[in-house]
Amino acid sequence: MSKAYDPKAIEKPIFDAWQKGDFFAQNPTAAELADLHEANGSDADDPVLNPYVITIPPPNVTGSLHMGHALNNTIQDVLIRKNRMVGRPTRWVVGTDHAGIATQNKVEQKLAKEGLTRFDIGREAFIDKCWEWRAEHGSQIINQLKAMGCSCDYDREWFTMDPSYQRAVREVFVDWFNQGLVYRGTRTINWCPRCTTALSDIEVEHEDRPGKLYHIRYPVVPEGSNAADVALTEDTQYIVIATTRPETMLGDVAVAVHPSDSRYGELVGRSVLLPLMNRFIPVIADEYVDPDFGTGALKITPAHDANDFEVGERHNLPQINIFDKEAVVTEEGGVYAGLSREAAREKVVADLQKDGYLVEIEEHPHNVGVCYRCSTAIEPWLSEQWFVDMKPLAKPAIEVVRDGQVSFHPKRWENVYFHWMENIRDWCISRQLWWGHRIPVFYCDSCDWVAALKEDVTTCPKCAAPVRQDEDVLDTWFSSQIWPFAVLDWPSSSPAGNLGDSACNASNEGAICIPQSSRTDAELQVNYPTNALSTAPDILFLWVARMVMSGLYFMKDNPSKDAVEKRVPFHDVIIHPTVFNKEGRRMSKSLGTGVDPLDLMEHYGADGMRFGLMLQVTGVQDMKFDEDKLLSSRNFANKIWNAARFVLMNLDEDFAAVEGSPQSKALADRWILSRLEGLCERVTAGIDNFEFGEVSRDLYGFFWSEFCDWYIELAKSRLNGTNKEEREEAQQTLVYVLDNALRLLHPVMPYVTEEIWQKLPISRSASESSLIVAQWPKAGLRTYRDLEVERRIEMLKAVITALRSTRARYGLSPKTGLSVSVKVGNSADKLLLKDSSEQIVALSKADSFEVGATVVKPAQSASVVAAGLEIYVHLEGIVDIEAEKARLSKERDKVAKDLAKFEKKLSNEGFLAKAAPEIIEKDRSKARDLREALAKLEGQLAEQNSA
RNA sequence: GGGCGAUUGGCGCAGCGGGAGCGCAGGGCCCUUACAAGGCCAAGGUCACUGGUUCAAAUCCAGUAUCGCCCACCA
Repeated sequence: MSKAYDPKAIEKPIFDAWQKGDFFAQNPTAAELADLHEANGSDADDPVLNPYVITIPPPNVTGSLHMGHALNNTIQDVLIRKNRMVGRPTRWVVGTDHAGIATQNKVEQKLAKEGLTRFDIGREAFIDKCWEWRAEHGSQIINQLKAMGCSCDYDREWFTMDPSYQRAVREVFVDWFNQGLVYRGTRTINWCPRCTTALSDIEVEHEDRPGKLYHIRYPVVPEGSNAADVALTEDTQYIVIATTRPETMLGDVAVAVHPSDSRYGELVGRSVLLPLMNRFIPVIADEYVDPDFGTGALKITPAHDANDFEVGERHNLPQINIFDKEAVVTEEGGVYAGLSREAAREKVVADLQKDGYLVEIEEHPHNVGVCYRCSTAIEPWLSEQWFVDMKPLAKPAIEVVRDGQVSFHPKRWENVYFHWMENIRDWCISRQLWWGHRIPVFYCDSCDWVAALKEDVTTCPKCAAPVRQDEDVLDTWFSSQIWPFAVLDWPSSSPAGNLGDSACNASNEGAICIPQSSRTDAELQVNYPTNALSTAPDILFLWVARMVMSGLYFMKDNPSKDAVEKRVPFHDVIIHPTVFNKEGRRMSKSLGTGVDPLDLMEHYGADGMRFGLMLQVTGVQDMKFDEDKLLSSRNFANKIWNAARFVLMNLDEDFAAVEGSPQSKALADRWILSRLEGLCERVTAGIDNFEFGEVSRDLYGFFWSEFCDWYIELAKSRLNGTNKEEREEAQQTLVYVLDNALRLLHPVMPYVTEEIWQKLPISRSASESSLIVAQWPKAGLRTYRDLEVERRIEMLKAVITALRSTRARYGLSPKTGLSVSVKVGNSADKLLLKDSSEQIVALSKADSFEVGATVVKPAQSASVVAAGLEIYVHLEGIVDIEAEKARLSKERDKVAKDLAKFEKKLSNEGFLAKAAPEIIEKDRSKARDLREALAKLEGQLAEQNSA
């Protein structure tokens, strides 16, 4: 073994070996499990009968690994690896998302370099280009997951545009269409004029941007006058409205005031002149208007504001759409036609000013909706779109979380979920893109036939005329919402599914067609519901909530999922913290504030990055990423490496590990085994409870501070000794503890642990050929936990530390020998110290060590009171008596102060009456120890003074 | 406008009802035959503030301040 751990040298070969060993595949397979379940039932304690399944949040096919992925996938891999070792058949389904807008943008950018737009090459050719793009770039992020060591089932990689996935999406749409849950409507929706597509409400992000509030006066039309006659005079009455978007006035159809607003009461029902457009529009009264904002009068533009749209509906107002799909003013905008919305604003304002309609402009920062893909300001735009009626779907999805069928970790996210679900609004699912799942609705223009179909048709079944398919595609999130069951072969595996397998042939040539014959209905039966879903908080609504809704809906007809707890897509939702940089700013490629996980792995190794990230996963919602943690983690990997190197170097030629666990009588051995036992319990429970930070810290502390700093050091004297039996005991314990520590560390640090474990001289069964599939240590089955042993080692440590600090205090080089006398108060302690004198001498570099009940403090000595002992270090001619006196008296004061605190507490009647007995006992014992220590210190001070 | 977090040693963070911990940085001593990506020793905090609950509060409750996220139709 090399002197330092070199991740680069081992990561790739290890990963290849895992793949070659087929360890990432579910074992037994879903089909075999289905048989086993039939034979044995599925609820037995046997881990083999309890599969553990995670479906990866599919990264965008355009994506490359960022810190969120690194964090999220480490979490999932930890869960998968731990459960695989427990013996459960694990399956981590992997794949990518076709990412409609993102991919389309990429391909359009590529075309643009050739001077082309998608319209130049046409829909079909464009989609071909998208597939090409995917073939070229789509595996990047998967390869990055491999570099991280993620143990996904790579043999069955999914893509949300796979032919079988397309069939699943179509099944969903057709079902909801036929149930009336999907419907078409004309509404003012969120429109991105750059992507030229509709977006759902939650795809719009809000940014505070500087803006202006324009106050404009609309002349009130005198009763009985004609449009053309309205002249602005000094007597003209006005209504002043306030708007942040003056250009939209071109599409105004009314001015609204609050019904009870006395300022305008008499004007309701009258008309005002819409300046610039010279149109009469009514003054209406509507509760929506806030009389306290601005002037209390609101212009109504139904085609360009979602709220105005609703007001317009209530009052039967016309809807004037003044923008085209790129937000350029149309003919409806009169002389402004052809201007962009920005240019139109400038000209409108200038004209208003010129004509005297502009009252004032005030600064008014406000919230602007922007496209979550390209940050272009959203244009509320009247158009015909497809929607999903969400309320009926949301209701059961709320209940399963209330009932605990689905739990969130941390739990507080459940409230966020409830709040959104209870106020859910219909979901706009149509997108005016080409790359995506095309809406399977067919129209006959000859008759009125319209239908959503699972199979394409070319002629109308009613009148035989040619039909046309809807031009739009579905929101990418519409397809990702079915991920947990679509990747388990639904609907083809479901009794309810009856789709043919023609999709493979019908699909585009670029599509990767996975042979359906390798799949059976076992997947859905055995692996659904999945166990955990780990994800970032920002897609709680976009994705997580919708998976719960669609899962509950589409599993309802599946006979093997009769109970509601079998219909949920997963039982545990882990919402991991958002990764921010050290300054607390969002990591962003474009802002240059991001950190690239690949660089991190380069510097710290995959294990270093993984462990460093896990250390930082606590209950917080924002994680300020700390690269120092990765440095410590890399060093930790190196520490593990070198500890292993030490163990291997110190084994006798004929060493053979004992079967099972070592039965050493040596105190240090019993101590480390006891500590290991406790660690095992905590790590097992910690991973099961998703406490990754705590688990990692615990592993670190055990391995470094206990195993390396103390146990190995304590074992050295035996290892170097001539007593074969003692040497053997120490070696057995070292190997055993290292073996089990590696098992416990493996989920977080898979590479270094696997590499070392392969080198351990332990006997392995055929099923334990690699650490990745080795048995997880079982806590509680052994009897190692021994608190008395732990207490004794603490005493030993106290003695050694006391000697070391004395040495440091007097600047004594390790080469200077020390003569040490220890005064003990009881025979048990005496025995312990005598037995351990070899270790004490070794670890403190003392060269003579005397222990007894009647030891007298030598005149020229430094003394320490610790662990109930008085430790004297002979320092003839070196010790500075005055300094020792000062130190002892400082120490005495400190102990006295501590003691006073405890005595006060113990004399408090309330405490004695109400505190738990074990607490009182603990405090009494502490007070006793402090009292003894104080007495000793005072005795020494008295001696010092008399000397 | 609502909701949710955070505030602990120089920095980054744990702990979340019983005597304040970790990593990094800084200090001293050590190239001790596993590891200098290391070892040993020491130093450093009235746990944001104000009240309250409790025998006992960093930890629970209320409020205040600062920072940050999310949701929301105030033009």
